[in-house]
Amino acid sequence: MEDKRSSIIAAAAEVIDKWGSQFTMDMVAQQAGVAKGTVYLYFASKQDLLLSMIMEGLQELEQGLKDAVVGCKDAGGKLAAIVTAHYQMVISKAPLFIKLVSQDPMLFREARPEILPYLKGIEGVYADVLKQGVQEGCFGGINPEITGIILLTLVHNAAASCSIFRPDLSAEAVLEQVHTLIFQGINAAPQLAFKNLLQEGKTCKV
Amino acid sequence: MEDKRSSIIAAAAEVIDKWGSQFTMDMVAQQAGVAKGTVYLYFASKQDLLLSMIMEGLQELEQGLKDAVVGCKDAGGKLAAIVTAHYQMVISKAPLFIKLVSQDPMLFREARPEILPYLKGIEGVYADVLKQGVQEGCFGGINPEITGIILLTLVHNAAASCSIFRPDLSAEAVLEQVHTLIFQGINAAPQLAFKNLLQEGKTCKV
Amino acid sequence: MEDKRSSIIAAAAEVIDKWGSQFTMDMVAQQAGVAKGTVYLYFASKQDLLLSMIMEGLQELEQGLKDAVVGCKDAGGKLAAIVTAHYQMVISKAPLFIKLVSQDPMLFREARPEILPYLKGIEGVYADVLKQGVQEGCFGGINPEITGIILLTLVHNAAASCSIFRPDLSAEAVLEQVHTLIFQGINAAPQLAFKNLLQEGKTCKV
Amino acid sequence: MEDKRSSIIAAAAEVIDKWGSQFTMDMVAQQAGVAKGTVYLYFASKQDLLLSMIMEGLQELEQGLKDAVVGCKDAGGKLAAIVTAHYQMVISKAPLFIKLVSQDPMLFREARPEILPYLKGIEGVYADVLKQGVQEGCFGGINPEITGIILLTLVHNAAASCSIFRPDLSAEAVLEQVHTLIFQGINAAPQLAFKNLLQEGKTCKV
DNA sequence: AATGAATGAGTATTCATTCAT
DNA sequence: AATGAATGAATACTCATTCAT
Repeated sequence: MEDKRSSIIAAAAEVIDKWGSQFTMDMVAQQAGVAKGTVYLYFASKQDLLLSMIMEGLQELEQGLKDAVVGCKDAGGKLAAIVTAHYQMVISKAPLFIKLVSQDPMLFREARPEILPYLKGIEGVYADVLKQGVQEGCFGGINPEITGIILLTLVHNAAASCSIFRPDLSAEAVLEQVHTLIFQGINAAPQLAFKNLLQEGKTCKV
Repeated sequence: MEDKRSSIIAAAAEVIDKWGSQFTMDMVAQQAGVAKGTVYLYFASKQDLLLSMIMEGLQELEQGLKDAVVGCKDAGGKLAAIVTAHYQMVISKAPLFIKLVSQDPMLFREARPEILPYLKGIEGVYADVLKQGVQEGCFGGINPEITGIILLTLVHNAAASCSIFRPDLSAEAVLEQVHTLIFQGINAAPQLAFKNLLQEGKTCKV
Repeated sequence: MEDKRSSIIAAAAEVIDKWGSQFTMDMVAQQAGVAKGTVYLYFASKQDLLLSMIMEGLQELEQGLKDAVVGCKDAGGKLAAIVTAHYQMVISKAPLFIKLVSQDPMLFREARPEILPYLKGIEGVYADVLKQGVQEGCFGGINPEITGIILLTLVHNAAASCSIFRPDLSAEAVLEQVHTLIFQGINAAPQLAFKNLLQEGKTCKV
Repeated sequence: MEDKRSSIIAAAAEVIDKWGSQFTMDMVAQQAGVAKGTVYLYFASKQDLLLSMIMEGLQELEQGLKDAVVGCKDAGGKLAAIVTAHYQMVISKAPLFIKLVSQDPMLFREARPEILPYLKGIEGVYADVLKQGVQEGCFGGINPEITGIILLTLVHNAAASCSIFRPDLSAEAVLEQVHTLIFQGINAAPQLAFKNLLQEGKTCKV
């Protein structure tokens, strides 16, 4: 049944959450409540299991980002929604997502061909919104594709790093700063002035 | 001699570059051209070797960032210099620096106490510049400490991820986008307009 | 199966017989005709294997001593039976029993808590017979508990030492002397005189 | 100098006392305050060091036993003196003496040829006294040679075992029981009766 | 004579994977 | 489909011994 396959993946996620990359197939089997041999009926190898998890995780993430933009019209709103959703998904699934990007590099080097489409899919979500923003004129000075990757990386690692290394920082505070950085950069002050100026409907004489 | 210790670390860096976290002490010894036992004369264990490398790498990185700001007066110039230096150091030492942040999380969880001071040191370099910028009024809307960590993470992972996952992207193009994002955020266009406006010496009526 | 566990213990006994404490787990596995990993299915570690052997050996020994006294009524007969049985069991299982007492002392120092009950059990067999003898008046001048330990040690080591260091001495001759020493001490002559005197039914005026 | 050789042996004794058979040549060198290589100037190998210690220890023991009988005339007094001296020497040097007899059997099996003369020497001390006693008529019913070995073993292991396994028993109480056993055997009561009878100067009618 | 850095054979233990049932 | 006993290659670490200085 597909049920068993899913329950093994769920068990693996829990085990990885607890043991990191030190997890063993025994742990997975025990957590899933099946025999070791059974795991091998559904996954050809440990690496296959890991790859399956990564791919499912990335798919889920992509879907989550796509769901987040539903109902948003303007590019800015979409990007904000994506960033927030992405950040929260990483926070809630930190251990797994850390694996996704920072798992043993050898795995990625060898597995890239299989994983790449999924990564591209997520990059695409970011890139599409950025392109829309550029076309709409509200984003500028950026290369949508490259900045998409950077944002993806930024959000992902800000969430992961902070949740691991800085448990003292509140997730909300970090997220807020991420938004500020993304939307206004470091030079927020003059820009805010400019924004206020625009909001007040006053013209800007040249 | 300290020479041998250094050569073992260098050998380890090469081996890690090639094999990731799957490296063995035998590989290190062979690469260093010494016997296995010799490695253990200089490092108490594999973990000790790894920690030593991480700490030396972080120290070197901190020094590199501090060197980069020498001669820069204003906070903006300093930050640009730090970002560029950091990015390039990561690019040139990617495999090692990936270990620094994405090595087996268990190592970090257990070893954090020893590594934390070094991480704090680097975070401090970023935070100091951001604080200066906020005081000088050229940076705004940010929490220097948190944004320092975010920037550190951003630069670090943008460099690492791109060099690993997207060898097709030029390092320079990515760096440029990183700078743009950091200094102007995503909404570069209006800001650029504002900048141009300022540069042209024209006043901005309210 | 319990069969395999037993066969591993049997193999270990043979290997220890041949190699002493220098035995390796590889040797045990090879002797048992199983893979190295299989040994670890039944014993958690080398020390666990050793402890298991010791405890099983002591249990077997205790049972052997208890079996030996069945059918004996008087304390003297019981003690003689115990001594003989003990002596022969040690002779036939010398290598293992040497481990029991003369194995790496560190093992005993650390493991004592687990082994102690088994040693106490054997000491108890001796002590019980001695107590009975004292009550019956046929033994005297002794502390049953301490002398029990001494006899245990005496028989054990006389058997072990002689079988190792003096293969030239016949086991029977040594056993005979052990009996003589235990029952009559060194001053056998006068006592024998006394005994003869009693046997001849002649009274001993006071 | 012979001084250094002695100091290395002394250091080894301390290290063995502390670490048992787990001791390493490094420990010995460090304890002796010399370089590892220096140890190998005086002893060809670890086994050689161990053998030298054993042989010196046995020589010292033999000398101690011989010293103990000085001034004793009758065989009974001599034996009592030997037993007491032997017992005390083992107690005070337990760890080393345990090595002497219960060290890794492989060592003894291989080294027996070299050690045997020293063991024979000690056995001889016991045997000589027993022979004297038999000739003088105060000891009887025994084979001096075999019983010599048994007594040697008895005293040695009673002391060693009790000091290791039964720290709760006082050394004096154990020694007393050893004496009782040796001189009167287990049937102390009738013998005592006989003794009393003799002491009272009363004749024993046949 | 003395040193101690270097060696490398040796060993306990782990764990992904297989396969007979 | 499911099991779990068995496998054995792989690996970190130790330590007696050597030898250039």
